[in-house]
Amino acid sequence: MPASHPAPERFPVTVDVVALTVREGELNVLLITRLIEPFRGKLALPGGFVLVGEELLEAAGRELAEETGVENLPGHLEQLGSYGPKGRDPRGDVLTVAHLLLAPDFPVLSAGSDAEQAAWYPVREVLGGTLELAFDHARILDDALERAKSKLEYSPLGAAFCDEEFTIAQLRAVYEAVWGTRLDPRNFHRKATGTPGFLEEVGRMTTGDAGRPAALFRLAPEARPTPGQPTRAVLNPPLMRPRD
Amino acid sequence: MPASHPAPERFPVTVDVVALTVREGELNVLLITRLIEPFRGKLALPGGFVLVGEELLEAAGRELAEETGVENLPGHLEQLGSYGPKGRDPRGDVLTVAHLLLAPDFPVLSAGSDAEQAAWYPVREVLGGTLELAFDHARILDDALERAKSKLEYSPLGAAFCDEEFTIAQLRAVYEAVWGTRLDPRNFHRKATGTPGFLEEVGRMTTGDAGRPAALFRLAPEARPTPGQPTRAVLNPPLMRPRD
DNA sequence: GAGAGTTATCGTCATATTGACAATAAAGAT
DNA sequence: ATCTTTATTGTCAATATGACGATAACTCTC
Repeated sequence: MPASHPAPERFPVTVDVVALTVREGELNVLLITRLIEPFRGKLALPGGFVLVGEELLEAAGRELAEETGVENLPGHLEQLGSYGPKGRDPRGDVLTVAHLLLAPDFPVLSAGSDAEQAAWYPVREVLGGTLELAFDHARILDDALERAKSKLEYSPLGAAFCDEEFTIAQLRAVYEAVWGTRLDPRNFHRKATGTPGFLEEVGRMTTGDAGRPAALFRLAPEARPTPGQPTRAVLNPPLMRPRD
Repeated sequence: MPASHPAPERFPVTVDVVALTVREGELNVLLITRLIEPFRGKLALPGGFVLVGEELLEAAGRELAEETGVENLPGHLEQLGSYGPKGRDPRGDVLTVAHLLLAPDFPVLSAGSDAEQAAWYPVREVLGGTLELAFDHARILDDALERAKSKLEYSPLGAAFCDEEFTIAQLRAVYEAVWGTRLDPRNFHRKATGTPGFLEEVGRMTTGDAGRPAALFRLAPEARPTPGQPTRAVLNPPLMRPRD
């Protein structure tokens, strides 16, 4: 801090959220359509200004709830990183703290026609250039995808994409979608069920689907994210590793 | 963003830096002694306000340079995470973006008597409670240590603690200091030299030390951090893993 | 300058983990 | 019943890891 105590600059601070889910085997991201300039009509990450008295995570959760109309958001929310403040918004310097939500597929309530409509979009279409994002949100999305990939490798957070109870095949579908690879079902099963402190067998089976019924699992207690605790992200050894 | 366009709140934004190095086999952190309230006389992480027109990394580098008197900082600087804005500074809400510097041991130039003097302190003494940190800097340090540990596991950044050219034993000392474990010199040598794309043999040897001369290595080109590129942090498989 | 002390480096071996893939189990569909 | 589909258990070779023995190549001491 300079000794002469200049009045510190103040910046508008926003939170943005990269909400990821897996739908029909494909990784999707939650985007809103902007109704105002700049980037009117373009797609953008949900987010908004941090209010006085709020923590960053709180603000991210609030914005997401507001823009999706969903009260109790499922999944795992964590901070991703901060961007700016220079040159990311034509209106002036804005610092944004990006967040990452890994969640099971939840329905987005349609907002009134004057609200910015949030919806799931396949990540593939954004990366492929079919969809364009406002501001520096494409870069933030890139970083989020990178983070998500490594989270699966070293933490039990792949399960954050699943419902409370899930089958090994559903969990495998998450890994395949996030990593964009195929995984051998037999080796995946061995590793997932063989990793101490990861999964817990519920005791019941799926019914009604095609093929042999599958056993249901949930996250083991010691692997569940404890709010307040820094997400002990590192499983040793890595849970699984993307092939190629 | 709310539809009614309320004037967005603005926050003072600071950058803090957790600068780590290894001195005499022990992990050290760079701290300054505060000359003004609050926490006058207490130790704190170097840092200061982000100026208009600055990027976060720039600001962190500038503050560090100012407070150490060192122009061209060695090592690797990256963003760690953001904290606040609520309740971390008695004077009011301040958002801080913490950074992490992994650097070889460099001498801190002594500043004038009116400046906040920066110096290296053993991390052990901070964790042990001998030294107390201002604000929420103890928590930030904790997060930084966690990050540093996992960086060594999955990236070539252990070499950021070393000079341009180094021996395997020097590199091993880094791992041992950061992880707080002993590593088998023979197995470490095998893994470090056997990991493709990590090290490059310089061709020369050390001289003058006790014992057999050691071969000098440098980071392989493909492992060197490329500014602009998101630090591809993940080596597959993990470079090495802490024991216990 | 011979031996002692030190550090670097290479090698060996038992064990654990991984990747590839065969075989069997248990359902629904025809 | 038989076929199709998905789940789960095994097997086996290749690879990586942890624990150590054995040398190599210096400096230091006397």
